[in-house]
Amino acid sequence: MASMPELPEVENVCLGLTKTVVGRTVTRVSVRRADVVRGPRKPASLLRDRAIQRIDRLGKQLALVGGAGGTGLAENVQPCVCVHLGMTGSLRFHPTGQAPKPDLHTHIIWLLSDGGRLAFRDPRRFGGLWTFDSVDALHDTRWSKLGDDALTITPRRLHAGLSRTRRALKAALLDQAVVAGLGNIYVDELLFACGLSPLRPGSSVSLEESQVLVRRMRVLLKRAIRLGGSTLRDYVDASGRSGGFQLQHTVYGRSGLMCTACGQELESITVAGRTTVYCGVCQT
DNA sequence: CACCACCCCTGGACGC
DNA sequence: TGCGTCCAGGGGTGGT
Repeated sequence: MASMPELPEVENVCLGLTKTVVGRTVTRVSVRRADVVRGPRKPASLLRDRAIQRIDRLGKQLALVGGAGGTGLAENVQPCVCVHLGMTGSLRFHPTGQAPKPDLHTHIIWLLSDGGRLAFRDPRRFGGLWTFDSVDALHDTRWSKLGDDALTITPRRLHAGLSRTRRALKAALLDQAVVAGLGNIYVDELLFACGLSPLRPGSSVSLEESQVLVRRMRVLLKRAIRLGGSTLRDYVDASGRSGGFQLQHTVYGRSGLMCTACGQELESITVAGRTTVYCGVCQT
């Protein structure tokens, strides 16, 4: 059980960074572990000498978007760094005078114009950074493989994604090409909220059921965002704060405990290689 | 294309 | 107390 930053956690990091690092200029980048960075390694790739113009999010991925630099035409493009937190990654802002302590797992540190720092830390290194020469390049390559964001996907689009697969519903919802942002925690919570079995074939889900899925997905994710996400062990937001939604999990991590709806003991199985907890009575 | 097994990696839990 | 073993898990890759 690590941290598993899913959409609500990543959204909180995004909101935090938007309030702290956006508008500041990167004066220096310290790459302590080069292999966490993929993509072009040009000087501007990690936003050196660029202002951080905004933070974008799609599903569980973030992008630090740099301002157009220089005066030459070739430089008049916004470079960006896509950040994936993986299992144990964090992206934290450390204000002036509060530099992060030297740490084996802090791989990248951006020094900002006012002396503040942005640090990417990831003990397990399932996460990483991908650099792009432009936001378009990110959208045309890496992000083009992702489905619609879980907060904005329409029932029709979700239904289209589910209906073309015979995989288990749980596996399909975890597939970021079907819908971007859900992970093991929120898929289990969502399926319980909808009364749907994780083992149902994706293609058996009707448009009406997709409407329920989308409605409950938005409610679930927005509530989790409001509570700061779920912290199981590692997750903290850009300011180092833990989340509170883990206290409201109904099935995740509650194997063997009573179903909050019917009192039946919750079951734990493996679906798509992931631990899956559900109520055999309420979810069909 | 759809699907799956495999791999990456570390630290916490557990048994002795 | 310390050590070995098991396990979690997102997603990239390569094989069927």
